[in-house]
Amino acid sequence: MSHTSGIRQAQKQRTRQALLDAALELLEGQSLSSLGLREVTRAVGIAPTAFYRHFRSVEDLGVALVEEALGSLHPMIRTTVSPAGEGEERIARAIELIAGHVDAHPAHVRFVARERHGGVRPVREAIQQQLARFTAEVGEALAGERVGAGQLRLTHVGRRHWLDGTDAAVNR
Amino acid sequence: MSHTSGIRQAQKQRTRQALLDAALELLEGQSLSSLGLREVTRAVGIAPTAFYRHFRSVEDLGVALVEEALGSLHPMIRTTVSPAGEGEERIARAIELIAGHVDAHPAHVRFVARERHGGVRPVREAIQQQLARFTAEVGEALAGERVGAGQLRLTHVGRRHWLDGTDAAVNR
DNA sequence: TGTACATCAGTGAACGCGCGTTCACTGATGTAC
DNA sequence: TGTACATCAGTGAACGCGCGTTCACTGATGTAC
Repeated sequence: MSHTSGIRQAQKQRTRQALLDAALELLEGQSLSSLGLREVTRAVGIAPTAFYRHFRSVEDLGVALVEEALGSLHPMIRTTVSPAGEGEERIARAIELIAGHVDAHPAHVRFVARERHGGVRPVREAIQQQLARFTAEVGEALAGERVGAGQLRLTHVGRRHWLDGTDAAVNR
Repeated sequence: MSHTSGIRQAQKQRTRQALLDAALELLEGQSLSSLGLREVTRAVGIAPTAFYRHFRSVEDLGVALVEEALGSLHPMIRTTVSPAGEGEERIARAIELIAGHVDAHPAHVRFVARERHGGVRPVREAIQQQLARFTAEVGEALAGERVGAGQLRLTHVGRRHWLDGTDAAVNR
């Protein structure tokens, strides 16, 4: 492990980020299954072969984009939904948090919404996994306390899911 | 122009429809820009070259799919929204009509929603054109009569658009 | 600090492959008499 | 109804091209002494 400069590491990190950024932009107008490796490297300005220094494949890059799109939400969700407060208000806070995320990162959200039912299995699975984590985390955070009058119940509230059009169920 | 049998025409029509159906199914998991001509003909069971007897390109097939997805709505809209009746109720009828269409043809709707902002220009433009026609038709149908207390006004009602997430404005 | 060796992000040639597209063809269907 | 010719949906070989991927390489950065 390096302890000092890391110029090389920093440059590598920058190139990797450039690949992710270029891919995300190219994905505004197409699905991951039609995104070419050469297309991405061309946009970044490196040789096609250099791609493999950062990702094993375009699918792998897709999985990294899923992490980039949804990964940061986990700690935010936990700190937002955990603190005490009236139940309804905590849910409102969580929804506001997600709405803010959607507004701040529209391209990422569009990518996830598209690829959630897209043709690339590893990416689909990565998204499923992230969403399952959210479900588990919110459930744990809310289940961590007893509500005065009774116990928590999983209730259908008729809200539309923020990623597609399917109905969602939330703890209330 | 043939007047009797038309066996040949009927068979051609069936093959064309098979291409459209196969394409639509393949498009459930990918965007049009990644759909291959050979992929479609393989699914139908004909030689790749036969594709050109029906469409000039995959883009052309995409435009045909747009027509298939939205074309039938025009006469339905006109007959639904035109008859007299209380304003609110006519709008409710129109919304119900569209909801029924969405339920009846989910794959077509998903295709249109996806390709509306997809990477294939002619398809994007075909969709835009269809939607513009809807706007014009509904506008004409409603403007065709004077409402008692005043005149029609284009008002924002905060509804979410049925195809994506953008706000829509309707006449009420 | 200087020197000698190790690491490794990025390169460029080369490959095999499936793609879209063309072309001359075949044989069932359609038409004229 | 036959017969002779026209049409045309579907075929299969062939093409040029860009793709993903491999490989040995280069030279800047990192490390040991």
